[in-house]
Amino acid sequence: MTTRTAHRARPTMHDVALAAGVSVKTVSRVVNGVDYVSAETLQVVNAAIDELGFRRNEFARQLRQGTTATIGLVIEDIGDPFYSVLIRAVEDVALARGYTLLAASSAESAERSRRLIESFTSRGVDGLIVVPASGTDVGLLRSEIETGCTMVFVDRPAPGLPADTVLVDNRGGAMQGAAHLIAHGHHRIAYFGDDAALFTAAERRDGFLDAFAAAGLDVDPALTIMTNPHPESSQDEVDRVLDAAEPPTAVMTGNNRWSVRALRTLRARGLSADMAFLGFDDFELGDLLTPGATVIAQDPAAMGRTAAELLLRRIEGLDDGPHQHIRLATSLIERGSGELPGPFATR
Amino acid sequence: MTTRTAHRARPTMHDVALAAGVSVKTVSRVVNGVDYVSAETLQVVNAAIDELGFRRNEFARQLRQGTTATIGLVIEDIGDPFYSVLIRAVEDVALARGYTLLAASSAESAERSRRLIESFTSRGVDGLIVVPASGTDVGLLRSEIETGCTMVFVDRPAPGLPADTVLVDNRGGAMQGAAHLIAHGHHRIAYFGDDAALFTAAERRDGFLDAFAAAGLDVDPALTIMTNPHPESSQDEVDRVLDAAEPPTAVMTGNNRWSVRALRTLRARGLSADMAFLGFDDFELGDLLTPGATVIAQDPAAMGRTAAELLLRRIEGLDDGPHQHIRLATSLIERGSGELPGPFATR
DNA sequence: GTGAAAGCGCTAACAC
DNA sequence: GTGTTAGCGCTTTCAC
Repeated sequence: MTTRTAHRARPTMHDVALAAGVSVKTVSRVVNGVDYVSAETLQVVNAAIDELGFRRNEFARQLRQGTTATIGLVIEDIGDPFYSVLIRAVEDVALARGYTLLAASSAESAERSRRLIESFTSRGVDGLIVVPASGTDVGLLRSEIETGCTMVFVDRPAPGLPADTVLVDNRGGAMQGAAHLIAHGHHRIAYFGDDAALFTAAERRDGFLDAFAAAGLDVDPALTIMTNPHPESSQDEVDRVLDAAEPPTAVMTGNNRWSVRALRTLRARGLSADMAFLGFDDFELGDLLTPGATVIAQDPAAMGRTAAELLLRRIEGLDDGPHQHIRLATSLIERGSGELPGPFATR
Repeated sequence: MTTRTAHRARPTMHDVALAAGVSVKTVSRVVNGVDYVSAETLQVVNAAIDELGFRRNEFARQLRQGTTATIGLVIEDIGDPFYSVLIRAVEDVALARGYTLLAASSAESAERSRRLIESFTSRGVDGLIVVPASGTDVGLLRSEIETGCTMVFVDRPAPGLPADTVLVDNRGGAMQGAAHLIAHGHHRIAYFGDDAALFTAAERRDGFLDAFAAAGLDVDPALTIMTNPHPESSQDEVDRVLDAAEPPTAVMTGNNRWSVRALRTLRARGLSADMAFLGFDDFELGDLLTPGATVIAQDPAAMGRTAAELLLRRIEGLDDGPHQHIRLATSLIERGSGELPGPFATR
């Protein structure tokens, strides 16, 4: 049997006023804690509020006041640990400053991204933190900025738009990583990165190339794969790289999803202890693998915090200086896999 | 130098109507795609909309219509992979059905949880999916349910409240896990779980005890720790358990944060290949450890999907049957660590 | 210290 | 096909 509760309608200020025998305005004063209200009235009104379970209707307030104290965040995938940590950092900053955060995943779909941005702006967000997807409609972003929605772009830039950006030193970090492998004697390094159309993927690959150039070495393009790590379809390509006539002695990856995939493949081939490995972006338990996974670590929490603080300062008018383009540093964490001599070293 | 864009105010339907030379109502018709509008008028209005960058004000619409097509989700920590996957599943269901999702972390704070729930309900969410924190105000939840906010509780129940719940078979899963270790010859098993005040933590510990009872074995309470895995402060306790006069031959954990902590400790002690390990809740890369981590896996995506579908069916009146209390099954994944004979086995 | 009236931007109801 | 009026629940303005 169902035990359906009788639903009384959500009470309004009008209901509270009626119950307390005062005017709507007085209830408003009590709810907002402004102006003076006699102790007695306060008591009566508060009793009525508790009694009825009154909760102020935010729409009505925001409609009238025109302010929402809300910011939006559009990232690629909440389920990705990199982004989930970033979100949590944004959330903490927002909540501490009294803002509500609306967060959603674009799922790498330009269409879904557009829907989310429209949904957020039509909900009157004061500002938006966006990880622009490759197909994101720049015109839409520009239009929203022009109609007063402050924006901060994270992880990837939105060229030409008047907004702050918070990026990672992808190129420098990747160069440092590749140089580390080269310094350990690796001249043939497989590189598995995401689709080169992605800003971060391209930057990291460039950093990889920089290291070879700096060392005066040639890169074998046959050892590089630039594609989305999700589909298992590219396993053929991975196998082809590892089975090359002159195979790589090390593997470097451009993001943590590729890292997981590459490590699984090495493991399946029994190469974990031989093939050197270095991944861009840290991942939990990287330290517990055998050997530990050497990585170029980003700091997603710092990215989120930085972006949120920048955005709120803009929104609150505390900062009206030129737009900032911040590059956060990466750090090399040596855990063993990147320090291996490779399968063909003389041991 | 700053390049501040001139901000024109966000245009309203009134502005569009003026620009197009029609009435506000006609603009409304075009925006909502209802009723017939002449092709010519449609053209003119749409042109004005694009020209001005008009975006319908959701507050006003929702205020008038009384419906929001929004649901809220209050979990503990977006940064926790278990929850982030759950969120993503809820998000996908919500978006597919045309709902906007508001998601936020309670950060295990009853106060923050209360703020979030009030914030969501005062934004008129049609329903709420909640992972109730230990200190969550049941009175508040009841009051919100009574005023028409449909709720579904996930991961932990909210006893006595008229709502659906989606839980995991914590006790059965933990019992299966412990029985698995016992079957591999372990009679002294350390158990590291979260604070027993947490519903899931208590259920899993009970399942652990069940397995011992079923096997006719005694449990040494000195080998059990029930506390939040976060603070490094309890490392003393962990060490004491592992250094007991008669030490455990296996370690079982009650959640993935304890798993990580326990595995780090075993690794630091050089025990990874000797001490059997079994964790409740799977984690990424568990398969890549040496040996692979044997776990009792939950399916957070299924939990999120199930909860979201239940909630939307209620909201849309497709289901007005009795409240359901769903228990999702767990699955034992053998990867090696749970099948070790333990450090004192004769080899 | 408290109340009455107007209006935020939109849509429901009903004219025309 | 299109326009007019009223009102959602709240805050602002101004009167008492």
